[in-house]
Amino acid sequence: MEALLKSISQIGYVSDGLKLYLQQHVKPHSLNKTTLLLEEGQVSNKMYFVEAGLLRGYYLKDGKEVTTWIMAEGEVVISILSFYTQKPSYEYIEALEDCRLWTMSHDKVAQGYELFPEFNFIARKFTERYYVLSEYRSYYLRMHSAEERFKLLINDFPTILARVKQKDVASLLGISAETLSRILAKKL
Amino acid sequence: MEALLKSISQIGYVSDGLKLYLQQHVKPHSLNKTTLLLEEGQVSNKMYFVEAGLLRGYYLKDGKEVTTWIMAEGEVVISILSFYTQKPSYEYIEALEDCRLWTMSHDKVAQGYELFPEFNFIARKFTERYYVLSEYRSYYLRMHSAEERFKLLINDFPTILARVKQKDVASLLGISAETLSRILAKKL
DNA sequence: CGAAAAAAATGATATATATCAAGATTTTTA
DNA sequence: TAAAAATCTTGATATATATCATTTTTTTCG
Repeated sequence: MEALLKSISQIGYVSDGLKLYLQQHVKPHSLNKTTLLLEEGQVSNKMYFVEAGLLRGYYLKDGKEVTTWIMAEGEVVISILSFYTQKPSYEYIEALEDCRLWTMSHDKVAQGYELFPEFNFIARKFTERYYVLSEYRSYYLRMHSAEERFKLLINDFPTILARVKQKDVASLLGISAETLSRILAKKL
Repeated sequence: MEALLKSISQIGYVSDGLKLYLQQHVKPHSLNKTTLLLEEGQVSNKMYFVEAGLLRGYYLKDGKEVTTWIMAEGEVVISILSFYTQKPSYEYIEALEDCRLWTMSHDKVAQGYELFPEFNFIARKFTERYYVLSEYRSYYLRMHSAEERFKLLINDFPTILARVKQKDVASLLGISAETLSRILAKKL
């Protein structure tokens, strides 16, 4: 919980009231590798802070998994579309490693916004940060070749190949597993 | 200005102070078709509300324009990456029609957040809405064929082909102008 | 631990879409 | 309003990457 509070107070002022509110409503949540945190059709009604572990978001396209993000410790994880709209998700969220998470319900988050104006400041900053990240990813996916995208990913997350299956990395890059295998073969 | 204030107060509570602040710092800005509102290398330091007209955002890839969004009246326009990070943009923003805009500087927006806590509530909501929109676009771009993407676009924005050059629509869909021309030829 | 399952590598082939080219149409502008 | 520029159309061809198939390697789990 300390990691979360620290991460939050680096963004903006946290009143004692908000701190107490968070301590009351943020709950620990552990889950094992391969467990699904969210499935297609469910409404994502929880926000997660990753204290330890690794998660991925993916959709099914013609029965095949398409990974769209991978988040590690220190990050906040939600299903953007489902959490913000409170409509059923078409995204799955899966633990790629055993995870130690902190979670807060959508209701409690919303109530926090009403009770503590400064929580909106912090959430705005957070949302902007993730929005920027997401835009940057889209931009990169669109403007660069498979190989360049791979290089950027390795730069941003050097240990990804050690922690994530190659086929999921390929999917995240928007390419087939075979294509990534060939890119890697070339490097040697 | 009324359209903007109305749009804002539909999202959340606007105090008299905030209203006055907006009236003081939101300035009208007109620009003609083909004018650039932002160029690569510049820092995007203004937020725009579109009262009338149409704008597009694009990048240059190997000297060619890649359109990533098109926004019409009622929408808020910024260069996500440059505005939020206050770093030089690699995006261009161009008026596709004569436009009547309302604009507020990054500084005044930031000051507004400090002075009026409720402004954060509104901005958070706005950011979430655009983030969702952007995610949905990425999702659709990734999960569907060129033709399906075209159908969705026409559904969301039926008059787009009347208002936007076909090559820009093609670019927005992530396909070549020739491919869109062929999709259209099939429909008849 | 060892069998079964999953993932990765690698070669052959297929395919959606890009690129190139050249003429027809529309828009711009002097 | 006519000439020039830009856009759109249509056909031929090229290409990056997907898909399919097979073998090798790694991981899982009873």
